[in-house]
Amino acid sequence: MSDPVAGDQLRAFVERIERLEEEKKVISDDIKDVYAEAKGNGFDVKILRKVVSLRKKQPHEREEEEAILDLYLQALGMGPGVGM
Amino acid sequence: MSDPVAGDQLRAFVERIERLEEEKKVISDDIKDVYAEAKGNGFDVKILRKVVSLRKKQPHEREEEEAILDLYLQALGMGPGVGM
Amino acid sequence: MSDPVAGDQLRAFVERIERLEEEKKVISDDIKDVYAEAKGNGFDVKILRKVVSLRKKQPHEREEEEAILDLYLQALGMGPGVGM
Amino acid sequence: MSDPVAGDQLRAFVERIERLEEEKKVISDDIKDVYAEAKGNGFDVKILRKVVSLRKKQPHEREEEEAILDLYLQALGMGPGVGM
DNA sequence: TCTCACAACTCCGCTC
DNA sequence: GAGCGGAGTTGTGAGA
Repeated sequence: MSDPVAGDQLRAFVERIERLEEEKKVISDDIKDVYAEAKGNGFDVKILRKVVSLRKKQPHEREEEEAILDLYLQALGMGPGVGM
Repeated sequence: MSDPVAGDQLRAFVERIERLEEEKKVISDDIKDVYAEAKGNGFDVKILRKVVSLRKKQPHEREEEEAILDLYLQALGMGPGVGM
Repeated sequence: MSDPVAGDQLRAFVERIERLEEEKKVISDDIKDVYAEAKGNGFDVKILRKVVSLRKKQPHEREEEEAILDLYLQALGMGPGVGM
Repeated sequence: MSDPVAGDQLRAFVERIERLEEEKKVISDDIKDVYAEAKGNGFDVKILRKVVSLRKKQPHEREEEEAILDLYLQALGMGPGVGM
């Protein structure tokens, strides 16, 4: 009422966002399909996800997390080399 | 034994997933851009997010209410679609 | 260097958490028992779960609607609590 | 209307469940508090969670997962020993 | 730093 | 009896 233009603008922004979110959902579904297909070909989906996630992380970052974990495990008397 | 894990197939799946995740990230960034643009036009991003989220949830809530109604009808031995 | 990780403290935290998680598991099992008992009394567990879940969500939805209303009022320069 | 007793019974079950879920929520909040306290004492919460989760799993189970992961990584030409 | 929404993992019931 | 699918729960990452 105070400014009809603002309403139109607002609607436009909302619609642009909703359109993009739909596209994003399509991609997400595609990814799920690929995992399902991999499973159908005998791959372990859980491990596959871990592989993808490992490839994303920087090596030093992962090493640092593992180092802290080892410190904690040692402090608890559970030896290192347990893996993460 | 010659090939405990089908490397080529695995690689293909991983690459398809990574490709899709890149596309997904592009869309996510686009969404961020739209929010930024809206902010530049004087809109409150927090409100905008709330509006989008609410519009997403409302149809879902509606469906849930219908689902519970159907369940009640079933529980009473009146199948769904019986009408009133 | 003598103690890179405070082992006693760490162990104490871990044990407190594990103790609490055990308690939590007991409660979860109790809930399962109640559902089983209800089933034994002829109730449909799926419906029952739906009822419980719906009763949980409704107050939350209500709060969310109020929140968005307040946000709109703020956006229009009318603080919350102004009334109508 | 068809059977008022069923309604009373249903209400009783729902209330018992809701009561238990409240207790469960209290415990969950307690666990969160412990993690927060640990954080205040300089511990890394993310790693701490991993420690607790590791203690829950059986060793052989973890070893098996790691073995599969290594197979996949080798198939992709990423050496083992990366950790999990 | 803290909150909050998204995504992954686990467990349960269901069906073949 | 086992795999499949869905729901609930937990963990992670992004935003304020």
